[in-house]
Amino acid sequence: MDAKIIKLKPILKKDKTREVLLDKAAQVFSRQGYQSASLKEIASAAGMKAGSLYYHFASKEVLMIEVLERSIKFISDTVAEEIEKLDDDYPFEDALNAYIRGHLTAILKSPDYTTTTIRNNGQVPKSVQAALHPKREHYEQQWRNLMIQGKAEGVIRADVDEQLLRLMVLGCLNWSSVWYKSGGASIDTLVDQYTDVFLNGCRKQGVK
Amino acid sequence: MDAKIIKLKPILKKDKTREVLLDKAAQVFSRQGYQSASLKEIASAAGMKAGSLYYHFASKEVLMIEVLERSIKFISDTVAEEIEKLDDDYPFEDALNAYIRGHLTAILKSPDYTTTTIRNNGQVPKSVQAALHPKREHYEQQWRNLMIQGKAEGVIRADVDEQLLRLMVLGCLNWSSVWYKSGGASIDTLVDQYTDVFLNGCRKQGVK
DNA sequence: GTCTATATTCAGATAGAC
DNA sequence: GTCTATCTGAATATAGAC
Repeated sequence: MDAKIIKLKPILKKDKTREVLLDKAAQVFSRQGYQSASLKEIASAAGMKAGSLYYHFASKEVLMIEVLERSIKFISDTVAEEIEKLDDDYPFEDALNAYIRGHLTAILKSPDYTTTTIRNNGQVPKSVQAALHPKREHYEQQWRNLMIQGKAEGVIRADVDEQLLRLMVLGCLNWSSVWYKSGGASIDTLVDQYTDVFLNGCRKQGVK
Repeated sequence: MDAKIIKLKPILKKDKTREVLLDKAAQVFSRQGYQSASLKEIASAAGMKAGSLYYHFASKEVLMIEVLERSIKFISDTVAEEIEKLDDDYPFEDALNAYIRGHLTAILKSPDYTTTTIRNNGQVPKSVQAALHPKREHYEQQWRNLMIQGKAEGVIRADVDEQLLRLMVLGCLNWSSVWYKSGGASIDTLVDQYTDVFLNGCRKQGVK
């Protein structure tokens, strides 16, 4: 009978080994890409043999799907946190800054998971892409709504296509993960310049 | 003796089979990534068996290097063409537009070669990356010079970092290859909005 | 110049011992 | 839960016939 009380903990701790495997998988997938990453290397990084990995995950594809799901959730959650910091009735400019800050912070501070998402866009099996599509779509829809808000408030110029604008911003943000090295410019610096240039342009007022 | 005269043509035609192989390799590499692409599939697309490919290329790495070299040269040449269309003493704004037009046209109109470069950035063997580094660096330097011109002319605001600005523009352009589908917005539309937003921002004048 | 055949290596995945 | 051992398939690359 005593045993039952002691056994409560594992429920809270969840599956520790699984967590480690997922973290290591994200690391290897992000650096080498899906195909080049070998299960042997992932298992080894987690301190086990390749065969043992199958006790926790049914296949390489399933492992990748779970890594990518966590990645998207992490980015989405980080953006949500930034939005929550705003006052109610925030204007488009503040929302744009919060979206840029959230997305970029997630990408640059936890690159293992997020780089996996960004780099392996079109190079994973179709089954993996299909499994991820709903969550990707849901996050993308939040960005679409942001741009619609900008149009509705009359902040975005009439001759600027808001969907193209969204793709510009996301491209600029995602590409940062390609060149960014920690130790260079701070994330805050990037966030502020990105917001500033997208809102106001790089051109000095009064020139031309 | 007559034979010699007839044999002049092959010199002009170059190595036709090699060209076909390179084109097919670019196609397969761009769609599947370096690791997933098999020489069997590339050879098959060129109408031959995998083993025969080795008569033309020493290894998969060598084949990839040549595809990537052509890719960079193509982008660089397309930008140069756009610059040549300008009058002498062109202002920064026109140069920026020409760079954007050249880079984007190359990427979106000939996606086989160029997507290979963009997608396989960090996921090719280090020997391949090293072989390509000088040409990549040279092209990047042209963009650096463009931004320096913008600063020197006083067009780019003092509080905008010109290197960050370069990375913003290139990120936005390169990411286009991820989502662009022919049949949607025209390349000209993209070029004009990109130039406009980077110079002037998306915000309506007089708002706030 | 392309073929067939094959050497070699390594990947994902499974089975059963412990 | 992790191990060892192994199956199976596929990939790069080579050798030699044609």
